[in-house]
Amino acid sequence: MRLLTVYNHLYRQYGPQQWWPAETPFEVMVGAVLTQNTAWINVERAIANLKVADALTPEAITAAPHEILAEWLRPSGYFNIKAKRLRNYCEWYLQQGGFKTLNKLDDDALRNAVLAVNGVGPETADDILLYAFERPVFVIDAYTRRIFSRLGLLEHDMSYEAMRHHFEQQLVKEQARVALFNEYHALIVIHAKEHCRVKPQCTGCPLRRGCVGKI
DNA sequence: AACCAGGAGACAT
DNA sequence: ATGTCTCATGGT
Repeated sequence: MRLLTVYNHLYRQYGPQQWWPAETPFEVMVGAVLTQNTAWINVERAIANLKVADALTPEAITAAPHEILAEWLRPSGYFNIKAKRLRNYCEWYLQQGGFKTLNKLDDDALRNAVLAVNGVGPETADDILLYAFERPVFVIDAYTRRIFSRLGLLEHDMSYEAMRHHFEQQLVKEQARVALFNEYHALIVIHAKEHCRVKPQCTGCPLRRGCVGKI
């Protein structure tokens, strides 16, 4: 089975997902940091706190004392670490000149720059590249690793970079790669959440029985 | 009431 | 390069 075939199965099953769930590119970046190993519903609460405090800007976040920022982020868990990580990212973001300046970099330069921020690992960086800067990078998360290794299309222990390159090369000649990668990752997440979470045995799974059961 | 959720860094091996 | 520990809230 090819990766595009899996995509078509998922798209027929769930339809377009309208990702990333955010109003602005900066909100995408904040969400990408806060959703590290965390349920999205809890990230929404933290982002709501920032909005109520009128603090969903890099200026307001860097200006806030650690205790205040951590309190806003509390619902998303790991709030002390995430306060540091979000501050690191916002300080770097402002130093670099914000979206417009960063957007002039080519894909590789931008990815390396974002990845160099302490607190931003490969998945968070690729969320930001794909959903905020609309660059053609394929996001690999725990669901992707689990589903595609269960399908026998990839090795479960493959490195992040190896798996990302595999997806990007298999889909290298497709049109509108940004839109495709955007939708594909969203569909993987929605499949894992709405189908296999409700039915752990995955009976009638559109891909394969037991496709995302915990390893 | 244990288990998990759209990971990453520090540190040891 | 690869493995282990830590970080923490809220839903099931």
